[in-house]
Amino acid sequence: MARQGLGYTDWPYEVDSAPGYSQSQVFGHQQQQQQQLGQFPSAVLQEPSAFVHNAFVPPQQLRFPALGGDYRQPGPEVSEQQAYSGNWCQVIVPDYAGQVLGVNMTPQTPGRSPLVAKPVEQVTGQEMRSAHDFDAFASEQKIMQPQPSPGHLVGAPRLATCPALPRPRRPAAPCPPAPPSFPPRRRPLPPRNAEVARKKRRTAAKPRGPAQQPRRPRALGPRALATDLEAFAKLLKQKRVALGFTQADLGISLGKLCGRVFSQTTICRFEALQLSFGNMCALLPVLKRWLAEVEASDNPHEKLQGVVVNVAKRKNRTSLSDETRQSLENWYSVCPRPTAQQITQLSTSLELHRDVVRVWFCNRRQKGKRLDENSAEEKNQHLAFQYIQCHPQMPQYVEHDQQGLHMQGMTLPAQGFPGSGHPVLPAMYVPPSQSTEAYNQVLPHGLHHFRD
DNA sequence: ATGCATGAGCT
DNA sequence: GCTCATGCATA
Repeated sequence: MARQGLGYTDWPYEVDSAPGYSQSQVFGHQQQQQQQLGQFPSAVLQEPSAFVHNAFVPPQQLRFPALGGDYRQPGPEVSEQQAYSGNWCQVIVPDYAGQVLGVNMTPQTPGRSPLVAKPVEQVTGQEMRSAHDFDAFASEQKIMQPQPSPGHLVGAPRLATCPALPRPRRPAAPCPPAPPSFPPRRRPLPPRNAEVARKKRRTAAKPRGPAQQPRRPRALGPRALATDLEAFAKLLKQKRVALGFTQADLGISLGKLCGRVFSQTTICRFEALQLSFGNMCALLPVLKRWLAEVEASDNPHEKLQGVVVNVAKRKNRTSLSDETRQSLENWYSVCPRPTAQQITQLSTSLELHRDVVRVWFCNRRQKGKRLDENSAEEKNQHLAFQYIQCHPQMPQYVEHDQQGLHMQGMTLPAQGFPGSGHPVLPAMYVPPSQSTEAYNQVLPHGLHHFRD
């Protein structure tokens, strides 16, 4: 199955072998039986830290083909002002349901930005704009869609109080196009069937004379878009501060201007480029409009009236100890996608509620994709290492055939902001003749006794 | 600024 | 049960 619509199956990355240990040195017979049962090997369950942190793959033994593109090196540099005044990214804004979020009404700067809270019943229709308004705004702004909207551009409304419009369905296509800044990592997949091929030909054959095509603003190329996002995020922060808005203020005043309130968290993550690329693109026109309006306004703070809605009581936030967190991190390094049974085991072992562990792994994976944790090279090494570690444990990741063991395809980054140097995460391939040795070279000395 | 949590849409 | 967008609560 192609997660995130990415059907990578045979990325030819290699891990060189080094003489050393056998696979069974890592996990003995008992451990292997446990793996087959979907459990963590008991030796590892006790403490994966040594296993994780002592092992390494020498850099020279990892060979990756050159990455498809370096987002850090877009074409001509665009100054912030140029970027802001120029053609801002023409990206379709996905369905925003116009819900009014429960907002934190505590201004971050006390004594400023008085916020007027209203019970939700008093929110007027105008204040609580619908997704249609938002669409109207998008078209009013001549925001165009540079390409079919990928599934991840879908906004995720999250509030119970206001009825949400259904989120648009994700594209039915098996492999929706990657967001513009993701470089082609491999040749395009062949069409699924003849019909798809015919459709493609028809599309390609369609005459595209200038007379038939209405003039539209030129969509920015992927790299320019990434550059623009970076520049705008930076500029937004500067202007926001200069205008005396906190991130929370901005998020609230967006409700007035654009029909949708956003939290301080989201604004913060936008400014820090910590959202996914698609998410950044979706928010960009909204924030652009906000900035334009606020700058043009005589009294920008008058837009700060917010609304308050009843927010469902949340579960109390679990605060994990450093020790527990480290332990989970260790586990994550060994196995980022534990099975249900493994989660149960782990929750028992750590004396946590099962859902806490499950959500922790979800969030950790999300974070891993979102953040620029390492340089691309380090990341690749890390992944190589992870795979090698996971390989004997996680049979769902590998496929057996006459050739040997193959990587089925690690989760590829559907998130992450390429302009911030997010590396391409390749699925890795370990040649059958080297797969065993590949394990061996990363086996920490402390685990040698696990050999059968 | 960020960790944990929620919920829609999806497989 | 996952991803993804998002936000409350807190460090």
